Amino acid sequence: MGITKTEIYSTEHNRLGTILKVLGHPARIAILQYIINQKACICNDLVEELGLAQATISQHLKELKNIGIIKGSIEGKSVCYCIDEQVWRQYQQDINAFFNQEVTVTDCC
Amino acid sequence: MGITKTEIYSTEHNRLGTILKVLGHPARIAILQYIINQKACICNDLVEELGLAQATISQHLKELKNIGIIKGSIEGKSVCYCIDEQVWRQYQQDINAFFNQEVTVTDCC
DNA sequence: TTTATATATCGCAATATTACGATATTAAAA
DNA sequence: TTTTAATATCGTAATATTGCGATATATAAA
Repeated sequence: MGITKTEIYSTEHNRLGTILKVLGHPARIAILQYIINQKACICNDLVEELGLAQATISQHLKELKNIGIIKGSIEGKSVCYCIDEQVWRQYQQDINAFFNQEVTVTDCC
Repeated sequence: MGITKTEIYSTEHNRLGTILKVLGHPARIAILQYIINQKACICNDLVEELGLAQATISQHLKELKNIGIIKGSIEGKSVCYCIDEQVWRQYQQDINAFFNQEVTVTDCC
């Protein structure tokens, strides 16, 4: 099959699943970290910074844009990417809500 | 290709990527949430709870076990799964360390 | 011992992802 | 206007993931 049966899960679980899936790749983590470190926006520095082809970087950026966590604005002939702080904080909350749950275990294990 | 070039990323980014990738599927989020809700361990209730085939649930459980976030212990003819609290807290920290970074944006955007 | 139940694993089909070269597209620079 | 540089998109190959039926395995129950 290869296709996720999204219709059987709650909206919240699908949402969280999608976000974490996009974040679940070292290139995209590295891209986000680089954008955060540079504070300002960047563009094709990423191609040199990570060792991936330009097409590949562009594709990863597209996925990050799809979930809204970054946004790009045209800056001459290059594009300036940066974190969307509002979306970032929203996802931060969503992920914290899941991970900061009280987890207790009874009997076995 | 279809294969991630792990050798070009830092250990930390690979680690975080792997964890988030496993968590990045609604079935696995739902499984974790169910295990947390039931506090104690569960087994094949999941097959009825979610609407997936037994083989599919078993496979998702295996991936969760692979990253150590759950552990199972044999309980008669069934298996009792529960959160590994220590690993959970470790991942909680790792994810928080990434997400609770101060994110600021300069100029453009 | 035979049967039933719970899980794991295998093998497979359908689809998704990763990566990249080649090729647009767009805007600055010459 | 031509050239150059930065991105995006297309097409494609290699590989991974999702899901499931069939089957193995192991233990309790009859």
